[in-house]
Parts: sequence; structure tokens; C-alpha cells
Amino acid sequence: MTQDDTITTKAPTRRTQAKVERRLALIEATMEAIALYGLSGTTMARVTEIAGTSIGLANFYFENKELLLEAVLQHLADQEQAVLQEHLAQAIDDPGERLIALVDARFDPRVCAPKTAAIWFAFWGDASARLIYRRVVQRTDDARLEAVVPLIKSLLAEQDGPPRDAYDIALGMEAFYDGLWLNILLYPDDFQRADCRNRAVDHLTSLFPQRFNTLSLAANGANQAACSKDMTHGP
Amino acid sequence: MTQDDTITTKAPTRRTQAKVERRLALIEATMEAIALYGLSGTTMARVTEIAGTSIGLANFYFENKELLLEAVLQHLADQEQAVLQEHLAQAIDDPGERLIALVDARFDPRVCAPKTAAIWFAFWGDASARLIYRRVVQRTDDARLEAVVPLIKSLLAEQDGPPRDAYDIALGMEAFYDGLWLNILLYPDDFQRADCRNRAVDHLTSLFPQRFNTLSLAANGANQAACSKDMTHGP
Amino acid sequence: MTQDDTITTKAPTRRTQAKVERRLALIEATMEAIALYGLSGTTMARVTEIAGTSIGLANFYFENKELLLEAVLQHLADQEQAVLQEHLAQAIDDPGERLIALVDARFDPRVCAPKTAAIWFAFWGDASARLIYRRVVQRTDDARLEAVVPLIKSLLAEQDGPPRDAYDIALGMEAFYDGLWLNILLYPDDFQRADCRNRAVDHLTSLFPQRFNTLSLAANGANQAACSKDMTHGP
Amino acid sequence: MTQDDTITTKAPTRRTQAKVERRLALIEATMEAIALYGLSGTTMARVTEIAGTSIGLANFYFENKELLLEAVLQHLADQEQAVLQEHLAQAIDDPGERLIALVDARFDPRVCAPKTAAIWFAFWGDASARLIYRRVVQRTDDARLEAVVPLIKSLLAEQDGPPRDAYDIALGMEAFYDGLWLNILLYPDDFQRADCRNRAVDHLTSLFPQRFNTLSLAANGANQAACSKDMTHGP
DNA sequence: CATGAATGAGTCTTCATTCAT
DNA sequence: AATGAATGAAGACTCATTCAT
Repeated sequence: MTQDDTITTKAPTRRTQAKVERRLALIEATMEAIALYGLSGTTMARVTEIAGTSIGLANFYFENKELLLEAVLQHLADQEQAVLQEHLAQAIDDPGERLIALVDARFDPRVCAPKTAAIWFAFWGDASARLIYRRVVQRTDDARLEAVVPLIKSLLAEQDGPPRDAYDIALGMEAFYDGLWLNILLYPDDFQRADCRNRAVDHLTSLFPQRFNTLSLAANGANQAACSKDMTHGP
Repeated sequence: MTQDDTITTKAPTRRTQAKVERRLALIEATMEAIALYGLSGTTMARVTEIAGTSIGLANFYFENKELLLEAVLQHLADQEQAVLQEHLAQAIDDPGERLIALVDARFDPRVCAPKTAAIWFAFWGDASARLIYRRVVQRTDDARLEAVVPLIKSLLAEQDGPPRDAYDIALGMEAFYDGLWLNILLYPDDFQRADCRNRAVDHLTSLFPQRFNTLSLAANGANQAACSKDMTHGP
Repeated sequence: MTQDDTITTKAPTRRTQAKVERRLALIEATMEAIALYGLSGTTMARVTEIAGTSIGLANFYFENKELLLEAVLQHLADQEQAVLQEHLAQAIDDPGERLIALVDARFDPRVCAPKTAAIWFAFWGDASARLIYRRVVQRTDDARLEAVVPLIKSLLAEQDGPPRDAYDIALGMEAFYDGLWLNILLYPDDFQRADCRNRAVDHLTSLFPQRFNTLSLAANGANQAACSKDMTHGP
Repeated sequence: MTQDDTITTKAPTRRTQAKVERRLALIEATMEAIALYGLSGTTMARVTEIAGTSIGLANFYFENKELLLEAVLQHLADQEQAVLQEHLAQAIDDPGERLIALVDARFDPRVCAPKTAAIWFAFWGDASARLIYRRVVQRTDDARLEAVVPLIKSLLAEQDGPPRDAYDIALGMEAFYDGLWLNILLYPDDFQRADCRNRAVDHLTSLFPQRFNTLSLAANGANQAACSKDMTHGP
């Protein structure tokens, strides 16, 4: 009886586990392939060669190339979301701090790298891949955007000067970060991740000069340094 | 560019002229195809169908597909350069004005449109196309960037506050504009060209608050309105 | 079928019995698949899905796909043979009656249905499957054909008119029945099984007008009615 | 003149062959392949190998494998129709004669051969191919069937005995011919085309004994002999 | 110059079969 | 016995490129 239990609980768990792991391995191999060869150069053959599996297996797990690509996108989105939550959890309950946390999440080494950027831009850059992107990630994107708006509103309340639209500023912020990412992709030598993070904080400073002064910046700089050890998330 | 006129009126070069026209038609058809189907969906068959020529002819004028894509990139870069010169020529000799002119050029309807953005991002997004991009346009890009630096330096001299690196700011500016372009591509409904132009000027304002005040902005807004009639740049 | 209970409790033949049942389940699932998807659409995956077993098991019981298809054919042939014997056993020892019994067997609901027809024609229609058919069923077919010849000979002796070849007539009869089956398959709405049976008897009448008159037909019609309750021979 | 012919046949080589000819060559190669390997064994590779072209060319002319198969069916249907018209044109305006002409058309060597039968049954035998068949040929089939009904009605008027339904008889006739075709396919040695034609006429005789007597049969037999030289229609 | 038929290597996808568990 | 993950050889279809006309 005990043995029966051991058998029944052991087999499925291992099987299921293996299944998830295989899927992940294929997803990561696909990301590797996209970064190396571009989306159009990412063939099932190349993906499975990188993953060290047979071609047939990829279709066994994903049915479709498109579904594999969707899974890649979902994986990236999930990962970004997780990193974001992590940074927000560490930040104190203050709009300015939380905006900084958002920036830190955006340029966290686990999330922001030439390779990762290559994948996002691969999907953004191709008309048909863009459809996949819209289907899978746009909701997540929108949610993140709208999470920023209240923070900005809080900060705007502290600021002098002419009234500004919080949503508008949020869009501009995201656009700026996207632009930095693009340059990380195009000129990886000139645009280092950490510098971009600082550039993003500078941008916050110029948007909300009264909130982010030199002192707070220095503090955050030190704060961020703790995160910046490029811990590539192992396999 | 004015030299073109000389060519069109001169009889002896009729054959050459036809050749140039054919090439241009194919380049524009290619751009159309990229915008419609993405880079991966842009086949020689589709391009020549749009251009109304035969497949053989395309291979006659552009030895192979890669050279055709190079020509597309070169064409876009040339056009951007021309528009930039035009805007600079109209601007008075003042750093602030010239920066505004740069922004106006960047978001000129002839140069900035979802279709055009689609093409740039198609090249940026694909690893192998990125090689073509680097080979063809990077020089132009760098030149433009370095043209901005002196302007920024001039403005920085007028500003109070801590010293800032002009080159650094230039990179940030370009990144911001790239980000706006990306959003014009991804969310054409939310990101209208004219709004992005204004957003870019706002950005300048927050960078150089003492130079660009509300008054000058209003003036520039009026200035820009003159350009904004969406004149689709015919063949 | 009630035997199942006995089987599960009986130790000695349990294994063998289970084996037979599994084989039968797989054979019937294969027939289902052929009828639904055609021979070319009948994959091991689909068959085992219908049967509710694993792919591996099918390959365990039938070394490979071809042997499974052979088994299907053998199963159909055996079933037809059994039904034929049943009808012959019920018929009195008279050539005319036995011919009618043959017809009734041919169009017995357990043997003749769009689904069954689909399977036979699937094998006849495909060049490579035809080889399997020849290997497995031709002997049975020939045997049946030759069983008919003596009956026809007896009836021919009763008939007036020019001498006719019994074997020739037998071939023609079988061809006619095959043709009816094909139409049951192609036009299931226009060709109902029971009508075809009557058409076949009409054919007999036109072949042996002196033997099969209106009276005998009516009698047979009643006879056949007893068999016609469409008892789908399910598991 | 002879030289002209030599030139015109020599110069165009394979290239300038009319599009229609190429299509026809591919259709005939497909028919060959179906007869040899069955529908499921008919791969584009095999078809093009038989046709002596490249794989790509078949897709250039037919876009789809399914469209190629449709074209095969259409070709067969057209050919049958043409042969039927030819036979009807030769027959005098008499219902009996026209029915014989129909039989002769059905078993004309250009239309009825193991190879041709293999193709029809290939489409009838496979569930998915049956859909193509229905889409393409059923209309033609129905038309032919309904052309027979008036002829049968005329003959029935001449006959004694109980009233019979003309449409019903027409269905039975077609079924019989289908059955003969099936046997030509399954047992090409036992079922020769010419014998089947005679068997079909015998069938007519037993259906309309007063119309088709021994004399008329003999005459038709002679008549048909003129057609029976198996002229395989060259390439 | 211009055409577009022809080619064949490359891509995704399917599926019978095997084998470790 | 039973499972189903894993394999890889086909198969259909695409597409840049060539070349005869």
C-alpha cells in the first residue's frame, strides 16, 4: 500500500515536472535563437538544436511554432511582472520610491539585457509577430501603465508649475524607457543597462524636480547598486 | 536633391532616368510590403506585384534581395536627411530654434508615420536585418547625433544647476524620440504624430526649463502647425 | 457480454480474455476512425484516442499499423461470414431460398452500413491497402462466390431461354451488390440499406423470372422484415 | 512544311510548352501516381518525378495539392462527358439505342480501364477525398443520371408486367456499372472491359426483355467491336 | 531590357515506431 | 502490461534566384 502510494505519487510528479522543465528549456532555446538569428531566422530546427532535443519534440510540446512564440512572450511578460512585484515589495509606501522601484524593475539585469531587448523588438518589429504580441502581452502592458498613473498623480500634487496630465506623463515615461531599451539593443557598447537606469532616474528628476533632488538621487544610486550585480538567472 | 531636376530635364540620360524611376518604384513597393506584411512576409513576388513589374526585373536592378533592402534603408536615411536639412534651413541661427527644428524634422509627416516606423523597426527588430542597418545607416545616425551635441552645449551654458554631459543628453533625447516612434507604431491610435512632436518639445522644456518657457512653446506650436498638414510625399 | 462478469472473476483465462477484448476494442476504434477520417486520416494516435488506450498498447497488440489494418479486414470478413452462415442456417434447403438468404446476409444491418461500406471502400480505393485486402480477404470472397455458383446452376436448370453461364451470372450478381454498397456509401440518403436489399431481390427476379415471382417476393419481404430491426452490433 | 513542324516542336523545348500542356502533363502524372501508389501514396514528389518536373513547378501551376486533385477529377469528368457525347452523337434517335450508347460510353476504353477505375475509387474510398469528389463531380454525375431517366421511361412504356419506377431503375443501372468497375479494379484479370460492356447489355436485356432481344444484342455486339480496339490515348 | 517559368534548398508539421519508466 | 515522451524520416508548401525566350 505504501509502496503503491510511492509509485503513484512519484511517477506523475516526475513526469509533470519533466514536462514543465522541457517546455521551459524549449522556450529558453527559442529566446536564444531569436537573439542570435532574429525572428525570421528562428527555425524549429535551430531551436531544437539549441535545446538539444529532436524537432518532433518541440511540436509535441507546443503544437505550433506560433504557440511556441506566444509562450516565449508570455514567459517574458511573467518574468517582468515578477521582477516588478519584487522591486515594489522592497520599496516603502511612497509614490516617489515606488516610481524609482518601477525604473529599477524595468532595468533589472534579469529583465533588461541586449538578448531580452532583441526578443521584444523582434516581436514589435515584424508586422505579423506584432499580432501575437498584441494578443498575448498588451493587457499586461496596459495594466502596468495604469499602475503608474496614481503614483504620478501623487507627485504632481506636490509640484508647482502648470497642471500636467498624469496619463500623458506616464505614456512619455514608458516611451522613454522603450527608447532606452532600443538603444541597448542597437548600441550595446554605448548603452549599458546601469547607465540607462540612471538616465531614467534623471528623467524622473527633470519631470519632478522638487521631489527628486540630488540627495535622494544619490541615495537611490546606492540603493540600486545593491541590485546591480548582474546575476544571470541560472538554468 | 535639386540636382534631380537637372537629370529629369536632360534628354540624353533618358535611359538612366527610367532606371532611377524603376529602382525608386521597387524601393517604394518594398516599403509598402514591409509595412503590410512585415520583413519576413516581404517576398520578391509581393514586392514586384505591388510595383507592377516582373520578378526578373527586380533582380536585374538589385542583384539580390539583401541589396534591395539596403537600398530601402538608404532611401529612408536620405529622405530623413533631406527633411532635416530643410527644417534647419528654415530655422534661425539659434541653438534652441535649431533643436526645435530637429524635433520638427524627426516628426515631419514625410518622415514619421506608422508605415515608416514599421520599416525602421523591422530592420531594428531582426537580427540579420540589423546587420544591414548597421552597415548602411549607422554613419548617418552618428552624424546627426553629433550635430546635436554643440546645440545642447550652447543651451547648457545658459542653464543653472549641476553640470550635465551634452553627449549624454543627446543620447537621451534620441532615445526618447525612438521611444515615441515605437509607440506610434504599436499604438497608432493613442500616439498621433503631432502629439508626439509636442511631447518631444515638452521634453526639451523639462531638459532646458530656462530656455523653453511657456511662451516660446506656444510660438513653436504655431510654427509647427504650418508643417503639420499631412502631405503624403508622392512619388 | 454478460460473460464479462464471469471473466473478471475467473483467474485462468483472465489475461487471455482481456487481451482479446483489448484487441477488439482497438479494431473497432480503427473502424470508427476509418469511417470518420478516411484511411489516410486514420493515425495510431486517433485510433488509440477513440479506443481510450495508449499508443504504446496498440503497438504492443498489433506489431505495427499494417497488421492492425489486416486485423480490421479479417474482423469484417469473419463477421460477414458469420452473418452469412446465420442466414443460411435459417433458410430451407432450396436454391432460390438460399440465394435470397445470401442477399439478406449481404444487406444485413450488422454487415451493411455506411460505416462498414466506408471501410471496405477505403481498402479497395487505396492501391497499397488493396494489397492488404488481397492478402486477407480474397480467399473468403472467392469461397463465397463459389458457394453461389451451384445455387445458380440449379435455378438455371429451371429456366427457359438461351443457356447462360452460372459463374458469369454469379460475378454479375456480386458486382451488382458491390455497386449498391458503393451507392450506400456515396449517397446514404438516397440508398437505404433495406431498399437496396429489395433492389437486389428485384435483380434476382429479373435474372430468374420464372423462379422469383411476385408471390415469393412478398413472402421474402416479410421474411426479411424480421431481420431488419437495425441492431447496431455494439460492444 | 515538315521542316516547319520540326522547328516549332524543337525550338520551344520544354519551356515554351503552353501552360495548358504543362497542367495536363501534371494531371496525367497525378493520375499515374494515384493508380500506382494510391491516393495517400501520391506525394507531390512522386507526381513531379513522373511528370519529369521539379516539385516547385507543381505548386506553381496548382497552388495546392487539393487543387491538383480537383483538377484530376475535373479532367476525368470532362473526358467521360466528351466520350458520352461522342457515343450519343453516333447513336440513332431511339431510347434503346441511346441506352446502349450510354453503356458503350461507360465502358469505352478511353474512359474505363483499371487505371481510371483506380482513380475514381481512390476518391470514393477516402472520407476526405470524398468531399473533393462531391464538390467537383457530383453535379455532372447527377446530370448524367437524369439524362437516363427519360430513356428508361420510354422503354418502360413498351414493356408488359407490373409498373416500375424509371428513376429507381436508373439508380440500379448506375449501381451495376459501378459494381462492374469495382471488379475491373479488383480483379482486372477476371473482369475485362469488353466483357463488362456485354454484361451491362445483358443487364439491359433482363431489364427490358421485350426491347433487347438476342438479335439486337448481336448487332450491338458487332457495333461495339468497332470501338473496342484499346486505343490508349497518347500523350 | 523584360518576362515569368523553372528550380530546389529550406521550413513547418505529421506520424509510425521505439523505449525508458 | 501499460504509458506516453522522444525520435526522425517524410510530406506539403515557400521563395530567392536563375535563365531561356
